[in-house]
Parts: sequence; C-alpha cells; structure tokens
Amino acid sequence: MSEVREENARLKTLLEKIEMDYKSLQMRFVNICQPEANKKSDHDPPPSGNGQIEELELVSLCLGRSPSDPKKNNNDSSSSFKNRKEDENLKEGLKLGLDFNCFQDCKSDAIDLSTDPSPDNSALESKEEEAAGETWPPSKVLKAMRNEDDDLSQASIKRARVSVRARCDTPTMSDGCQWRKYGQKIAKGNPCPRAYYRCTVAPSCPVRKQVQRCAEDTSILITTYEGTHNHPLPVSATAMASATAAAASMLLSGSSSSEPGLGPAATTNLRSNLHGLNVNLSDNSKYHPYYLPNSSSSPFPSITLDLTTNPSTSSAQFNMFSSTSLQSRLPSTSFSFSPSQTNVPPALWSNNNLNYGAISYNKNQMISTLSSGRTSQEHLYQPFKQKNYQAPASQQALTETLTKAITSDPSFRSVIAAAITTMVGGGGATPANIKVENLGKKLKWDEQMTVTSSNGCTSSFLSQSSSSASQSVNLRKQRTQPAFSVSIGAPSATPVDDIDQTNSGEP
DNA sequence: CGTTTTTGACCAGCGC
DNA sequence: GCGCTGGTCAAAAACG
Repeated sequence: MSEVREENARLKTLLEKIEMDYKSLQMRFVNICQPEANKKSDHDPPPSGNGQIEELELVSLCLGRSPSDPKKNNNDSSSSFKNRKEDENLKEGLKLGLDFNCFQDCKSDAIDLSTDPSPDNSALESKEEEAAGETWPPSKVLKAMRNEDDDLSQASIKRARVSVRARCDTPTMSDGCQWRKYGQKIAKGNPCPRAYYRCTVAPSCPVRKQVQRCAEDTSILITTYEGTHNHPLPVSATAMASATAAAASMLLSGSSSSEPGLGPAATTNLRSNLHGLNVNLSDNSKYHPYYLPNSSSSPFPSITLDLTTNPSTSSAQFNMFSSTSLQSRLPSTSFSFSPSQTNVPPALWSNNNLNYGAISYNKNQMISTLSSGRTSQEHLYQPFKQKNYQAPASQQALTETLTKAITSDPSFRSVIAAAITTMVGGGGATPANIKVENLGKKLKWDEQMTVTSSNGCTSSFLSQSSSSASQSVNLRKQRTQPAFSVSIGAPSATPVDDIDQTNSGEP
C-alpha cells in the first residue's frame, strides 16, 4: 500500500507536470495552425486556461473537419439535408465517430475523441445515445445511414480495410475473435489461396477478414479486416479490433477530408491544398515500410500495418505495434513478455495472441484513445520498465513521462489523436508522416499512412510524382527540457532525417 | 447431429 | 457485350 501511495503521489506530480506540458503543446499547436486557422477562425482558444474549449476544437479537427468556426459547421449541418454532397461529407465524420465508439468502453473517452463544440451532427447525438446504453448499432442510425447515403463514399466508409502483415505459421492469425470460413479463392498474382472469414461471435456481426499468404514470402500472413464488430469482444480480441479500428479511423478521417466534395467548412482550406496533398500522397506511398498503402486497385480505403519488419534494424521507424516503450509496458507475467524480447520482431508477437493483443491495445491507447480505464497496468509496467531500460535515467524519466502522459491523461491522448488525425486528414495533407519521437530512443513511433479516398480521387494521384516532402508531426520530448513540442514540416521542408526514403522514383 | 470447412456456382464491377 | 476478377452463396463433405 505504501508503494502504491508513493506511486500515486508520483503520478500526481507527473500529472501536474504533464498538464503543463500539455498546455505548452496546445499553445504550440495552435500557433502552428494559426496561419490556416486565421483565415477561417476568429475564435482561437486562448493560449491557456480554457483547456476544454481547446480540446474541443482539436476534437473537431480529429473528425477531419476544418478547425474553423464550429458555428459554421452547425450551419452546415442544418443545411446538410438540402445539400447531398455536403451531407455525405458530414456523415463521414460522423461515421468515424461511430467506428470509434464501437470499441469504447468509456463514454468519457468517446467524448474526448469526438465531441464537437457544435451540436451539428445528429449522428453524434445518436452516438451519445449509444454510449448511454443503446445496443449497437442503433437501428435508426443504420437505417438513416442506409437510406440517406448509399453511394460509393458511404460504401467506402463502411468498408474501410485494415491489413495486417505478420509472420505467422498458423493458417490464420489468432486475434481473439471467432471466425468462420465462408470461401476461398485463388487471387490473381498470388498462388496462395485467399480465405474469407466472417466473425461468428455474433450472428449479425458484419466484420469479415481475408487471409492470404504473401506471394514473395509465404511465412508472411496478410490479414485484411473489414467492418466493425457490433458486439462486445473477448478481451483477447479487443486489441486487434481496437488497433484496426484506430487505423481505419485514421484512414477514414483522412479519406473524408481528402475528398474533393468536402463540406463547406473544410472546402476552402482543403481544396486549396489539394494539390500539395496529392503530392504528398505520391511521395509517402512509396518509401515507408511500416504503414503501407494497400493495394491501389481496391476501391475502398485501406491501410496496412506491417508487422514483419524488425524495429531494431530500423529503430528510427515506428512500427505501429513495435514501440519498445509499448512493449515495456506489458506485465511480463501476464503476457509472456521477457526483457530479452524487447527487440523481438513484432511479427513474432503475432503468433502469440496475448502478446500481440496487449501490444496492440497499448498502441491503441496512445494513438486513438479508443479505450480507457485500464491504466491500472501502470503499476505493473513501471518496475518492469525500470528494470529493463538501459537508457540514461533522464531518458527513462522522459519516456515514463511521455508514456504516462499518453496513457493517463485522456485529454492529452485526445490532443495527440487529434493532431495525428488532423495531419493525416483534416490538415490537408494526406498522407502524412506522423512521428511521435522520443529523443531518448526509447519511444519512437513513426507512422505513415497513405489514404486512398473513397471515390478513388486521391488514389489516382498516387501515380503522380512529386518532390514535395511529406507533412509531419513531431511530438518531441526534449532531453533537457521536458516539454512537448509540435513541429509541422511544411510540404517543402526538408524531409525528416530518420525517415527511410527509399523512394527511388523521387525526382 | 450440429457446426465448420470445402468448393463449384453465381453475381457484380471493371476494363477492353 | 464479353471476359476477367474478386467476393459471396450454398450444398456437400468433413469434423467433433
């Protein structure tokens, strides 16, 4: 108990510190967004003091919307019934929220991530109803979705796909769910048959997955998930589901905002940036080995999480599930995780359901705040981490601070999620390199996501080449200055140094 | 005997 | 319109 009290006191101290850092981060973020926001927004939050409002604005960004006037968004909503295209765009954001909500255990987190200052969207209300206990999916929401929006963009939203590449010996990757095989096909270009599975945890669950071995390396299993579970998941399954949902949500948020047919609130900004956006698509889609764009032939937005690359061989890169700091959070007793496995390729995790799930879950916590209320693990990973980290004490403390900040402070998570999502989608730069980096080399993520829009518009830009650098978000924890900073590289800025640019086609 | 897998048939979308 | 391909269906077979 005394240890717990000490830990608690320490956490409180950290929390205070984190809050200060958080405010600092917000200030910087707002300042960075100022040039674009100034055009549309005349009510930028004060630099500090009203964190609620600031967060809400960031949340609105996370929906792939313009950071601009929420009242305008409200007007958009009111007129959305008259303007179909605008309505579609609006709904995309709303559906994103619904997707998130599917995996949220905590209503507060749902609000964190998707609460919008504007009461503009009816589906958001539906979401709140759902969070209040309505069964999923709310039939009226589904009906409304189907009746009012059955075009391609709608289909794309519903059918966003997340592929997971992992080395796996078994026929399918154990992700905790129950699957029933309903078909098998030989797909073109791959002698290995593709198997089709649907989730059988609930009879009406729409989630399906495709499993196929990689043609080049049959030890690699490519699992493509599609849809969102409409039922409670087993604990062992929440990790993958949350991870894929997070990726899908990021993908969709980018997709929704990268479409030409944007809502009025976002149209001005994003359309003006469309060209640069396409350029970034071209660039980033080629050289990032971790966060791969899926097959461009797919009419649906898709994203690939590549777990086949050993993070230790390219430590500068962030593998979605490979952050060593994430691993270190795992209680070794529960997840068969030992210090010697710190650099085990993530592919190996995939063979261990518990390991994989836990890592995915923790990643998810950081990236998209899809679930919460499980930070009780902190007391477990804390001593473990201290035992295993070989980094200098200052780096270790920094890592702890950052990790705890992300895991313990929903607001902070929301900020990060919003920033990431904004840069991916709402900020007018898709795809984006999103790098959350710890200079102590113990917390390194580098995500890159290439988004193909639902209408195929942006995917067509993949064929274009450009010299523009990607837009990136750096969340840095300085060694000497324990404060977060956000730096957003301009499209013409020099590339981030630790991004492996293997794009041979780059001019 | 119920559930799951297999596998050929069928359908829709797309390119030519 | 035709062929190709991806995805799904459903009857039969296999399994526990």
